[in-house]
Amino acid sequence: MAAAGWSAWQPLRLTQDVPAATLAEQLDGGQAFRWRQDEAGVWAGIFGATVAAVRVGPAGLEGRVRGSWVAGFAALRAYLDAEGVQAGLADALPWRSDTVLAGAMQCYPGLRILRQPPRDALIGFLCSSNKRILQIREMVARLATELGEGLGEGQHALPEWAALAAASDATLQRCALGYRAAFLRGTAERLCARPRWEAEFAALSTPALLTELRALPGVGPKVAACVALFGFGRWESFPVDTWVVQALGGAYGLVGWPPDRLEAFGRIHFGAAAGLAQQFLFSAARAGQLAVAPPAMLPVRPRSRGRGRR
DNA sequence: GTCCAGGATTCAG
DNA sequence: CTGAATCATGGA
Repeated sequence: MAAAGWSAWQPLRLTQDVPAATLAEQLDGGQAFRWRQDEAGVWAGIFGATVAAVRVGPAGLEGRVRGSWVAGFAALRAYLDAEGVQAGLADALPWRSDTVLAGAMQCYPGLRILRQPPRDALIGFLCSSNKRILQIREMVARLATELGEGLGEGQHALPEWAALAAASDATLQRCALGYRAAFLRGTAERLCARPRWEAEFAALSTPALLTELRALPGVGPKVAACVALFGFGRWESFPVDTWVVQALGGAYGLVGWPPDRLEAFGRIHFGAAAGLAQQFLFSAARAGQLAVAPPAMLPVRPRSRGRGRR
């Protein structure tokens, strides 16, 4: 065990800096589940095998990491999209013509999708079904403690698939997963038999990636979309959860639309960065800050379309 | 005690 | 094919 300490605080030098409230929403708003803020306002978290801390300094965001400084710092900057890949995507969203989206984007300016390791995202969202963010965080924390590789100082990575597949019922029960324990173990068994899964999945087109993810136990449309977005950087992926249903229903008048149709609406209306738009809407809705459109045009519940071919 | 949660799966009709 | 019941757990 390399019991390396913390590196010194360093400016993260984001091309576009992030207000404190946006940083909090980004780290602890339901994208990742492994960040906590201490009394001094410092965020501490783990992604992959990187133990990191982030704070808002006088001259912008600062970070420090534990262990290898060079690798850890580069990983942290990539995780936070320090190079600003998403800035152009955000600007290309249709906020100029969509006042609801524009309002949501003003709610958390500069909000970005975290670039999470695929396994982190998959484990997190396998735990997410029918659970609140606070409880997902607790499940994920226990999974790391019980089954994750030690990273020093009592910190743990999320478990490898092999560790998860081999875990006893009693161990999984201690993680308070409920019926999701079978999902995690089932997916772990599939993927530990497929060591190159990350590279193989990353090489797929987004529709093929979603199909492949949905073939895993416990992965339905919404979880697949989250893993594609947060774990594989597929910005066009548009997860439809209860909050997005509320947001699109209330602010866009799409009341009663089934999730798969809302997903199609999001993809078409928001375009190549639909997932980023989704995150703005999700966060604004959760904050109770989403503008509600006037009920001028009452929604028409769409009829299911016929088969693609006749 | 009741209700609900960043849903998925299974089962009826 | 669509819609409803069921799933395990904890917090409000």
